[in-house]
Amino acid sequence: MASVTIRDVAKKANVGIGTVSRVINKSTAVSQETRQKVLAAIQALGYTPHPLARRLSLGRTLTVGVVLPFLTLPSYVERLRGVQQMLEDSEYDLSLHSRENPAKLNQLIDELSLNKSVDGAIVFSLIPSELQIQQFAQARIPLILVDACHPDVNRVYIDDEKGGYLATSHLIELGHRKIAFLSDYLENPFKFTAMRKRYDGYRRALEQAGLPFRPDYHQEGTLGARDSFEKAKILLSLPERPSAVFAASDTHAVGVIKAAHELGLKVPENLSVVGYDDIRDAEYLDITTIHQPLFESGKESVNILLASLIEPPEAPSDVKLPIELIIRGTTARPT
Amino acid sequence: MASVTIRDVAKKANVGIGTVSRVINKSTAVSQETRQKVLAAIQALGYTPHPLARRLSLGRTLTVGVVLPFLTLPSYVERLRGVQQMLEDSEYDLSLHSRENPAKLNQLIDELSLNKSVDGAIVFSLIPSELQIQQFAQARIPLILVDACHPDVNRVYIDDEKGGYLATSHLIELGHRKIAFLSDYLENPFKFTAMRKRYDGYRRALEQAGLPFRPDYHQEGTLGARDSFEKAKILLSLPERPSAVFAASDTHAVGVIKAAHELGLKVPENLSVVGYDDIRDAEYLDITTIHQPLFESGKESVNILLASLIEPPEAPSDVKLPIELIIRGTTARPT
DNA sequence: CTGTTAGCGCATTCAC
DNA sequence: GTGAATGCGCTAACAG
Repeated sequence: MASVTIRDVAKKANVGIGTVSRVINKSTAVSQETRQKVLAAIQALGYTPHPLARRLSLGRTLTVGVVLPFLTLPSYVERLRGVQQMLEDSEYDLSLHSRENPAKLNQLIDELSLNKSVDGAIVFSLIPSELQIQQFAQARIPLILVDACHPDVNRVYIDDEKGGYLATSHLIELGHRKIAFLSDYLENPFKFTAMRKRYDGYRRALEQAGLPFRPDYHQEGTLGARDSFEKAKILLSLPERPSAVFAASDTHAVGVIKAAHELGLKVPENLSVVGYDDIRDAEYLDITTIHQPLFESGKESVNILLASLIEPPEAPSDVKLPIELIIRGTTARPT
Repeated sequence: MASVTIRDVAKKANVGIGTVSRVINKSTAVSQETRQKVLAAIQALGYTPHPLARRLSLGRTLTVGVVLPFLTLPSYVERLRGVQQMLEDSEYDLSLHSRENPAKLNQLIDELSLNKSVDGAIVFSLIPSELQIQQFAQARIPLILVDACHPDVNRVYIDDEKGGYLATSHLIELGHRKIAFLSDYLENPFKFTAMRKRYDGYRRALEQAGLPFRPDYHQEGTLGARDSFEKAKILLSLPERPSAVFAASDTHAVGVIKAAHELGLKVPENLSVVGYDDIRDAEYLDITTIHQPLFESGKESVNILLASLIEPPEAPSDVKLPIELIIRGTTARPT
């Protein structure tokens, strides 16, 4: 009923509460004898330190906040998994913060930097405002950006421009000349930048190969297979139909493949498709794609965070994770 | 630098800290005049109440814990989305707890019921032990089971046996006689029960139609499309090949469809497939399936939780959500 | 080594 | 209405 506190333990063990605290935090030396007494009392009473009291006293929340736009994207979930797993053996809790609305999301980040509710924050795909970055710094709350970059902030990311270039080049090397690009909206309310960079890589590869950029070969659609499907159908119904599509995410790629089937096109015989991200489904659906270490990016962000918590670093971490073209079954020479 | 506390605000506004607290919690009456003074001081100092101190004093953690086995299953993520969205406008934080290992997961639930770290807990697909259920009750921590049932605990669930029956009956009504069943392991370390019930429904439908149950028509594989793919190939390579497969989850169904393609079978012309869950991909991939309100189940669990927090209910909530057969493009009459 | 005391920052009685 | 005092449960600094 009445929660058992450290005082109860102290009384039962005939020691002061300080000693009990010492035993719990296995910090300073306590004689073997009294330690046993205390341990026995704790056992007998089924005592558990009250986390809030402990944290308030410590001046640490022992909580890591993860901020992400939405859970509907497999890549975010995979990153979250990485974060979760890395936090598993630490003393930190994971508090999840997500808002599917850009304004609310922004407000969320603000609160996280102002309310002293987390010891550190990991943000996916978003670049906080300069002010927010200052607020985190001022509050001494380590901030890690995943899949986003800012010179003053710890970051774990990949070279998206290069990824776009790799994907497109692969198609060019196979002999494709008519290469379409399907992406999320380059300009978007969340201000994601990855799509823009992949687009830049696409353009660069085309240019380098002396291929013209055709605006009608570029379609934008919301993330998610549904819209991709519709947009892909537009691309594949063009008078001069592309022989290959670079889809800026695997989810988009699924849409393209579906559209191809719908239009009676065989992949990769009649249409080559390259995706991006290498989410779990990509391997399974045998999609040629740009692999990016999603799970690892989550883990790495936690590593940086925990290290920063122990000792504030001089300069922000800059971890560029490797990407790799994974050739699977959705790309082939044009026929 | 030095965190601004309630005391600073009080000093600046020339009032006592009690008054500041009253203004913050808009509880007791405060004169319009002093309220303005306090508000101004708060504004000027950029004061934010320290969450931990507030919670310790209130005796409430203002945190809801969600426990789930893994994030690799789309249906869990969708449920989590529902929880998150419902919590968004509340004063509660969401702490995420997941362990992909049964033993660790069990330990997690134990801690949650013992450590006073959450005001309420939502558990996905698992039935805590009797002892754990008692611990939650004793700690007065409302517990909500989603996709799992226990007579003494709040629960949000669906009738899985009926779902299995509906799916199988649909195939029978189309004229199928050779109906295979692909599911997760009926006996599993997490002790999930949904699969077993869907299996029971499958058996009942067969029996009712006078169709024999054939053990070789039942394959079990881990969740996830990969393994489903392999197991589906076994089913589809049987001498007497089934004309239809009831897949106990949409993820399994995707595996079956993939296997069918691999073996040169057209869906639904040569093979009908019914899935289960109606995850986002199912609509998109046009899979006939049993719809279950995943997102809503998450929302509903929060509703029950918040209500229990305001007023402990006499009896546990029992919310059975409706399921529905959604006929899409993967089922047809056998040819 | 160990008991005691003083906060951590806030909510909430109490008197005024 | 409002201020001061008490306590939430714990850690840490301080004496002994």
